[in-house]
Amino acid sequence: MSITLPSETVFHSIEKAIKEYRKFSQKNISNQIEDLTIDQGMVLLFLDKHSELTQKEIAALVFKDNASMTRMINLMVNKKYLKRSMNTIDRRRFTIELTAKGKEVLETLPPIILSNREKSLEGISKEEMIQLETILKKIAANCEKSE
Amino acid sequence: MSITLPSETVFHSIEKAIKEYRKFSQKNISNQIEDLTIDQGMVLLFLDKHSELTQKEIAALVFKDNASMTRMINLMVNKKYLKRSMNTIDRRRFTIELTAKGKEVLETLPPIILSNREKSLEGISKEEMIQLETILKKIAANCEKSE
DNA sequence: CAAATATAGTTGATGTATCAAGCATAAAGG
DNA sequence: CCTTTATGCTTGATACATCAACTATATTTG
Repeated sequence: MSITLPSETVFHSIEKAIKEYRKFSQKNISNQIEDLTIDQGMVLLFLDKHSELTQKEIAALVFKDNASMTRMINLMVNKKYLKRSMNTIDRRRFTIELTAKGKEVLETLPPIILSNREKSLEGISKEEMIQLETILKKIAANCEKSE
Repeated sequence: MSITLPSETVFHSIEKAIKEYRKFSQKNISNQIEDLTIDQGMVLLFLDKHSELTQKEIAALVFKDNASMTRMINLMVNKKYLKRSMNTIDRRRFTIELTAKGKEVLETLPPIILSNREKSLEGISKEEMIQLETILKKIAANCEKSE
């Protein structure tokens, strides 16, 4: 049976785009911030805007599972970016807060991320962006619906 | 500094699309083939068409590093999908061949993959596909050039 | 040709991801 | 109420990824 090789499909291009973006982005973050991964940076951004998020919700936002998120947050607590405390209303949950160090990173990080996004999307029109979003969402929806 | 949350960006959509596709694809493969990952399947497809590929070249095609590829091929040799033998012309290299079992998988796998691609791209026009490819390649190129 | 450099691949250390099982708490249903 | 079920999170086992250091062979170059 003849089949187009994976490297010739759009899935290859999708994977390539996101991997290159991640590499590029990580490099620019590491240039200015010691010891912070993209994913950790994203967690900081989310918690800054939505302090009430559960670990599970954060996990979903950065495409990880609960176990990974537990370990990731432990790490970030050890590195003094986050503080974890018991939630008094629902004692199964934790309240996760940014520390001073975490807040400090949020001074430096956003400009870097904005610049990463800008540079990586250079030469792509508003209309193309909409098309891109639309098509990608169709693909995700197609894959999800058959579950 | 105010910044659009990562979950609202196109990068989130890219990541979501490829992750859903992978999950969907793996599920359909696992339904019919015991103990084969998408990546292993792709390696089989590549080797079938290009038997002369080096481990390094295969690694690049599936976005892995050399060390991962060494281990992945070891695994596939242990599972009897592949056979590794010394390359007589360049003795640093290996010649990697499909075994009978590997070839057998190639009877079953391509139709599954074709169906996965078709279903996940349902409702997306030829023109949209071209747009998608074009934009994704721009993003990858933008990220790569700053290296 | 010998020394320097490049290439293909492996290995060990370490980090991260994933799954299944488990614990504690909360919510729902008889 | 009290049992059952659901939820939030953690842990251990295991797999996989990544980096740097290494071996072996090939190629280049003075």
